[in-house]
Amino acid sequence: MTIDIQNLTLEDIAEKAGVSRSTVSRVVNEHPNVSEKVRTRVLQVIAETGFHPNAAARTLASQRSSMIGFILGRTVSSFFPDPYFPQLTQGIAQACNQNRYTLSLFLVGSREDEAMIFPNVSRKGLLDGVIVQSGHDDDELINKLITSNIPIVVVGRPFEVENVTFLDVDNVEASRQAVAHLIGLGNTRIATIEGSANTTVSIDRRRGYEKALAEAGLPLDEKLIAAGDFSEESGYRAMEALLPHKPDAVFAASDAMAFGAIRAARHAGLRVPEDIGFVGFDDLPSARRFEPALTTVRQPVSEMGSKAVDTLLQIIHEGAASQAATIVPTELVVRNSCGAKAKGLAQ
Amino acid sequence: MTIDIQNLTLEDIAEKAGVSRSTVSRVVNEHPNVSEKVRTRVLQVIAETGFHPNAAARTLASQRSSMIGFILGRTVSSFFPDPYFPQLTQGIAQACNQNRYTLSLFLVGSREDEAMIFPNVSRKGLLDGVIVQSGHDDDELINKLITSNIPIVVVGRPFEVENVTFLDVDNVEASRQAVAHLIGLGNTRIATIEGSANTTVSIDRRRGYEKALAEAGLPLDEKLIAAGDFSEESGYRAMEALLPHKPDAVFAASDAMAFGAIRAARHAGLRVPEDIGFVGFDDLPSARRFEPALTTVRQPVSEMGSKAVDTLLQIIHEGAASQAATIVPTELVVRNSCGAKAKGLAQ
DNA sequence: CATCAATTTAGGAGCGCTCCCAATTTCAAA
DNA sequence: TTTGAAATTGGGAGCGCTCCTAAATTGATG
Repeated sequence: MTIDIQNLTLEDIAEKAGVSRSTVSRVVNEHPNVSEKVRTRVLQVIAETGFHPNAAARTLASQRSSMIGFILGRTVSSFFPDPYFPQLTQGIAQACNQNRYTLSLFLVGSREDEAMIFPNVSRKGLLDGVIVQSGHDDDELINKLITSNIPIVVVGRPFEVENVTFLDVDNVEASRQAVAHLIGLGNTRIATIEGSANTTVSIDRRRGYEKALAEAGLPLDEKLIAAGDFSEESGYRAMEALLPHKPDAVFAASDAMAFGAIRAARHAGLRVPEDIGFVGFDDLPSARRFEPALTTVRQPVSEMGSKAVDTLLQIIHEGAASQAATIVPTELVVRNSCGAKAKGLAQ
Repeated sequence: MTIDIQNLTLEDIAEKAGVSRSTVSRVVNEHPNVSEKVRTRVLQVIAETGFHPNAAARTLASQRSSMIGFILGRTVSSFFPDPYFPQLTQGIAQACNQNRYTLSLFLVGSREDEAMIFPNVSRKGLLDGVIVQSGHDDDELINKLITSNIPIVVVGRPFEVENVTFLDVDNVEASRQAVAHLIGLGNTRIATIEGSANTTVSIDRRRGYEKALAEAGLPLDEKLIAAGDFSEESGYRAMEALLPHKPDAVFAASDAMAFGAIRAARHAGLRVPEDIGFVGFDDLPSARRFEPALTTVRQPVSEMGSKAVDTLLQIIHEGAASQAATIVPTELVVRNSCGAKAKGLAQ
């Protein structure tokens, strides 16, 4: 049964059903005020012919495309395979399906891409709105998008927060909890390995670290803070720098860095978690099967994606979101690497 | 400098530049036969106003949208976070950028999604063509798509190969090589853990396994073949089933299953790779840092993505692809889990 | 059975572009 | 200068839909 998608038009269907173009349009768009008799006759013809209205014509006439874009700026696109992004994308895609919206994906690879993509994204007739992953300072496209007046929702706390609706994980609180957990385990010399500079994520996670120390009355020792860039390699190097200062626990701003750091600690002859405890951030799939299983922070990534879509649709349909910022909570997943289980302190 | 994206039209630009709509259209579309003087004047006005032609109007008038879709069917969408898919998506997205095409992503979650998405995908005025990830039998959407006559390229060998252009990794040869490698290491009782049934990937990898055994004159022992579903958990269980039959090496059809299988082998007191060697498939990021580092098959996933786009554009522009099937080669990455390094036999 | 309001249906205008063809301009050769 | 081919430019028609308004139909009411 090959339904040949020939170029049927509303008018064709109208003729076959013995009604007018407008009536078919009303049926297709589920408008009220169509008599039951006519509606069923038209639906019948539509089913028989396999008709689907032309998307471009509909968009042109109605000035709505029922499409939204998901944009990953130049500074993050290359990390797309990092599980965070596909998970977020999946959440967004699912929500789009549910709302009968079509999703366009823009991975901005290079500066040239940026120039080419911007018109596509901002011009009329393609997208009703966009979701942007942000959190890095040097992201021109995102800033241009924000100043153009297309409906927009930013995922991740943007650098310039002026009247932009955004959605973010509670990085400060998540990190505070993680570090407080390490403190609760009796550690006093807690180090941290930071993510890439110039990202709000890193800034916020650092703030959470400091907050936890302050709450516990522990001193902030700059020597126990090492710079990384979220990668495993950088975690290894950061740990090497940290080791001389003898931390008894480490909070890494990403699981990948935690993996690297643990490797470095072991290389130096330390046992994990007996001699030194670790907490990561992300809850990568491999965190569970790592030896020792990594204690880490889990983010509701996919939920964030669908929430981003809901918020964007609100802006599209109602002109504004009900709240300017949504901060979603995280969950500390206690496994073995922090030492809680070894000490019989797991909840 | 807020460029307000008001609804400028060709006509507006034409008026400002003192020319006709047609001339502006020619300039925008880089048609020849526009005098240099007029062209620069028009470009000037366009730059000043920040004009971008309306996508929907252009699509409607030209019957081309410059958009393609990437569709993950119901049977694979849930695996989107598996690094294979984001990597493929990235390759596709990059190629789209280069060719000035816009990418739409369809993750078909449920059967209801399928019904809702199909019209969007197949109807005119939205997509010029689609790339579909296939390889599973029960995938209605994909079959419907193939019978509708939208330009299509399938990634992964489809079940029904009748006049469909597809692109696939050489699973048979990759597996043959992997198993031959284990044979070359002196193993004679080589087991395999298969992926999900009803996928061409599994079928092909099994065939490669059998081929390698046959070439080496080794018997095919059904007891050394265990069923899995690509997941780590299934790898663990499959290995438990395999252990009583004392394999000296295992070829797992995915890295995740290899991880699970190694865990099971160790649980039974075996040393890896001294007592038993393992080869996986996929080269996940964690394969490198696994203990022991996993020998596995690397696929040029991102390249496949861009090749899929090239092929699709060929079909769109020239009516057909230059070849019906493209089979891309893989690479065996020898690390420690197979025992080659231990035996001093690494390449 | 007439009247009028409410419901349903039809058709025109217009969304902003492309594409075609005709009109205009340019310019070389006679 | 005249002529005509080539290059450039302009404007109409039309892509397939939505939305608005007006016409036709329905049906309740006096």
